[in-house]
Amino acid sequence: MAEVDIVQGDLERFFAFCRERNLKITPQRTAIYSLLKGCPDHPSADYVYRRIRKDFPGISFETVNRTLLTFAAVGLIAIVESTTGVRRFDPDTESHHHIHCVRCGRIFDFRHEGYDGISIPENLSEEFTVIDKRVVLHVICPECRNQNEAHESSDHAGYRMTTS
Amino acid sequence: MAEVDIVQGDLERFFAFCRERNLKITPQRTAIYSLLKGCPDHPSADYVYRRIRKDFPGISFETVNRTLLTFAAVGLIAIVESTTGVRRFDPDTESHHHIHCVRCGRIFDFRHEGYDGISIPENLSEEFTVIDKRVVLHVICPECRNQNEAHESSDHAGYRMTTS
DNA sequence: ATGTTTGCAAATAGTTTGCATCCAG
DNA sequence: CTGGATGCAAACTATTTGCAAACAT
Repeated sequence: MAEVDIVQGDLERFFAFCRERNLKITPQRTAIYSLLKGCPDHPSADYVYRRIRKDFPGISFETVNRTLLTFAAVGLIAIVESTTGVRRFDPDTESHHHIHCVRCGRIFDFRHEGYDGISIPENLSEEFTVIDKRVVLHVICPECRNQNEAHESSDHAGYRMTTS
Repeated sequence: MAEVDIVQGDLERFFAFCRERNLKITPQRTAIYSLLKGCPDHPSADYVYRRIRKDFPGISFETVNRTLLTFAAVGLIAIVESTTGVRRFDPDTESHHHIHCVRCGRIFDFRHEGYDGISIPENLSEEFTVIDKRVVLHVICPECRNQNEAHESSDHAGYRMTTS
């Protein structure tokens, strides 16, 4: 019976966010936020759902997924880049850096001298086998900033949110 | 009729890779590699498929997808992180850095003073609206290095390859 | 010749939507 | 009360697999 073990300040931040954005504070939302706060590994919607059912059997996957997207849309949580799911492929295996458009999903390469010198902290390179390293910038690209339409070459872009 | 406009050296690298890894050189594989080499935005399998059909109507999606995974498995191309598809959520909206295990898909946070000072190149911050920046390390985590089994808390981890 | 690759069909996996009901404010 | 949130069912989108035929070597 994993208890809600997040600190009080986190819950208050959650309540404040909800009030501010006119999101109703429901048991489901509270449970989802609390669970996520206690997860170190940036889980997927599916994983949150499977975990949360243990303490909250009635919840539906749709609620979990919509809630996470809503939270992300108001900035309460972030959506982070991952390498599973819809994969993207890069023919350039040399080291370089990436710009992600969070709206259309396209990823652009860039090179920048200032970033090439970054070295991996020693304690990390002992624990993990490091394959690659890069700087990732999350942006809104010019096309997406101008048009509110996704760019032609994007594939089924970003996420929709529940709130308007 | 988009021509195969990749440079000769790229094709030779491709042939060499195939020979080295005992991958047969087929028209499909050549076309897929050539297309990818000419794509600046790290397309998804679906996008590669839709594009390549224009010049190679007979090809199937399955071949495209398997081929890309095979290429990635032998290191000819890379799978890069993205924010679409199976999304991962992060309750920590403060700036920090990420470690991706490319095998189990889990993502860990880390903080490192040396990375916090990185600044965004001026020409980029003019063109793009930068929302976030971080260093991303691609690794094999200790659990995955030891066990050849995916870790319990991973959700449907990495990709399978065609070759053994 | 022969073992790999391909394409089909179908299964599996993950996400989103419409709508009626429910509940927080 | 009332509008936003939830849960269900079903649609949708994306990925993977088994297998027989086709092909590269």
